[in-house]
Amino acid sequence: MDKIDIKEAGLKVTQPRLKILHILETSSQKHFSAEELFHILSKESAGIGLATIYRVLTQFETAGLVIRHNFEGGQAVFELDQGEHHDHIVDMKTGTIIEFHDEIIEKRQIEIAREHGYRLVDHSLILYAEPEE
Amino acid sequence: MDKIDIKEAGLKVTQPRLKILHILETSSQKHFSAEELFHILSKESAGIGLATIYRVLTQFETAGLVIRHNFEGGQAVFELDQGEHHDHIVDMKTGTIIEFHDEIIEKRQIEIAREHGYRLVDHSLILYAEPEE
DNA sequence: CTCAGTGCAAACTATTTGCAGATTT
DNA sequence: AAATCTGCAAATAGTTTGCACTGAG
Repeated sequence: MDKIDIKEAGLKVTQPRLKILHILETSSQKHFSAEELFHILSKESAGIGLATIYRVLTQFETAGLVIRHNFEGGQAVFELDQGEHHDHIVDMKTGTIIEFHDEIIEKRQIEIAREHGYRLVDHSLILYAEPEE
Repeated sequence: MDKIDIKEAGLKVTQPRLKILHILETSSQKHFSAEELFHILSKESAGIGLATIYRVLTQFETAGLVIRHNFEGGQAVFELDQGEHHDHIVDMKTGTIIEFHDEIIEKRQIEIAREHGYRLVDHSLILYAEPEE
């Protein structure tokens, strides 16, 4: 439940936080920029400012509720952290984002880091692709 | 030779372009932000403005001379495009950038895109890692 | 001599921050 | 009531652009 997540993050359960989390949880779309959330909430006349959205998303990110991605195109994109890690395919025609998870690549990354004397902490893999024919 | 590359890109051979390309070609460091180049050139009293550096790098990118990366940390980073594609490990302690190329991952990416009905056009893979113990 | 290129300052985009008033606990 | 939170406007960081002047061909 939304409220519990927010409380566990050590944050007060406020309208802006509930509404933002609700959108992230219930939309068919899973990836949102701060501005997209702002527009959605503006339509609802929620009276929530863009600065608040950025603040809340950053707090959610710190709390591990949300993941921030830096795809091409300037704006950061946020999605709910639902535990299972995945990477992304960006459809260059439509902008659609597809998630995938591949064990072969995951394992290989760890090995590569190790081969260079490192311990893999995090990674970012984005495939930019076009629909076939 | 620098001049030839610049001409082939359909650009005039100017001091700023020569100097920027020269740094990219001859430095041991391979990845530079626009600001880093600006500081290097400022020390040489080259009188080259930051705006010019951005313009030149963007032109070089369009011409395929240079690749732009968006690592974490706001600033874009540029490196000479020397043909052989590679990905990067970012040392989170020092900021050092290590290049690697892995056929297993390269092939797998193409397969994954295809499995989802796409043709892979480009990708971005960055490993964030810490030195072992 | 012509047109592309440049420096500078101003504009822009994405994001962050200061502060006074509004909300949560 | 105390502390956190929010909206708004102003500040910032990175990058781009307009314009009059400079320099390459």
